[in-house]
Amino acid sequence: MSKNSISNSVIRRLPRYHRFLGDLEANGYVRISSRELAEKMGLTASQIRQDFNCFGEFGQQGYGYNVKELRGEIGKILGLDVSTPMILLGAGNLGRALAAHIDFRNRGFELIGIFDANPAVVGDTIGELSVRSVDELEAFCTQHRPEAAILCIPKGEAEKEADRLISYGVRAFWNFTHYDLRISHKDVAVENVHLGDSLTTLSYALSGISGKDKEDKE
Amino acid sequence: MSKNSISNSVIRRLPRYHRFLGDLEANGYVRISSRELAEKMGLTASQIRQDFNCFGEFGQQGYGYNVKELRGEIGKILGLDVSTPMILLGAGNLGRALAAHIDFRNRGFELIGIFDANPAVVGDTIGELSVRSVDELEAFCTQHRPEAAILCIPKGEAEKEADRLISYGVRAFWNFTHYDLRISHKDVAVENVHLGDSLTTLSYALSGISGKDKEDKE
DNA sequence: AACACTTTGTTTAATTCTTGACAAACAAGA
DNA sequence: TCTTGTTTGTCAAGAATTAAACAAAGTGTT
Repeated sequence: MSKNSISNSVIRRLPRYHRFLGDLEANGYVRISSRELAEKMGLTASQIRQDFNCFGEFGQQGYGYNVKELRGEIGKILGLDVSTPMILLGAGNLGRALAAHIDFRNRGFELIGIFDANPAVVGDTIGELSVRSVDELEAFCTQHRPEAAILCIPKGEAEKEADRLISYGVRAFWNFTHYDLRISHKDVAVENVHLGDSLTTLSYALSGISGKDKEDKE
Repeated sequence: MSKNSISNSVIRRLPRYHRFLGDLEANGYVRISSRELAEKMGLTASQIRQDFNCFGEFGQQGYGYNVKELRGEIGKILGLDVSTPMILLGAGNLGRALAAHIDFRNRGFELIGIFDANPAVVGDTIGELSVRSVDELEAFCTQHRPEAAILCIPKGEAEKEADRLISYGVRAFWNFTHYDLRISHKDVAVENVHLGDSLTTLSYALSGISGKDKEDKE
């Protein structure tokens, strides 16, 4: 009941709130008002109050919100108070970048294994992990029980590998494949990331900039 | 007038339509109905018809939509019929991965230069480009006039470098910095990508999966 | 302690987005 | 050519989202 009542639009904003509050905390902020936060984030104060109200009353009239407490609360909603073991499939450019670049710990995950099908990269060290062969995947999953996986593999293998991982007990996919993963299982979470779509959005925004297009008379 | 009338929600869906139509075309589809496309994309047929109608009547009753024609039209809306010169700042893990992984041509851009502040990586070859020193940035921009830039640099430098690039004529930023770039210039487009937020969203989704949480009685 | 000021939580209103419904238009086969 | 079936474009109803408004509660200063 607690979670189901929070609308999707609110959920989509929560990671950003969490991030901003983290920055504020790092900068020594102890309290913040909805008005000031709205200013910083480019939202309305009304929306912020309404959002935070979805999961309890954390503010205090005349004072505002306690940054640390509020951040912790949002973190709990987002499930960041647990650490889910995660593996990476595909140690190509993108896989390596994610393994090195992402702060898994602060996002509720821990990267415990990296796998690749290419024998040439098996054995490479990335961060503190060395790349294993996909042949070891089943044995590894049986032993270490990862619950989440990052997919940085070719488009054509996404569905097959996802199904395999599900059979090994994986429940969440962070999918960077050029393919929209849609799992029939309703107990499996998927986050499809399409960097190409993001760049396309930038193209649209750029094309609308004044002076860019000839037919921008209207 | 043409563009301003398209709502934001529709725009956000356009890149995905474009991608799906590309896949369909590659698979030999010549025509498709809103009903069938809705099925494939997990949307309602009504929404698809309404979306496509925002920018003209491309369908035909009793027939559906011509895949190639529709895709081309959406591409035009998205500005994919031009090729905007783009540079990359930061040749670390993530920068390299993007340079290698993204199909710039089909997203309306062309990557023409890569820059890094670290002398150790200057001279490295990535794809067909070699990494240049940031010292050459101004001269390069004066000569080649890039209009867009990817930022894969440390958080603290994002704002400063963005301002510098704007003064060199850059009008669009694809920002992977852990920082929400907000440009006062209204003639500058920004697409902030926060992979960490995306992973956080997955954490939330996973935490809501049945059997995962103890307190999921309700 | 009293007063002026700030800020929340909540209600209500406005706006935006999505879905359902259906007539008009076309396709395809007899 | 006529008839049946399909599918669009569009309108209108229904949801969902966002913004505005305000009383109640607390702060901080004198």
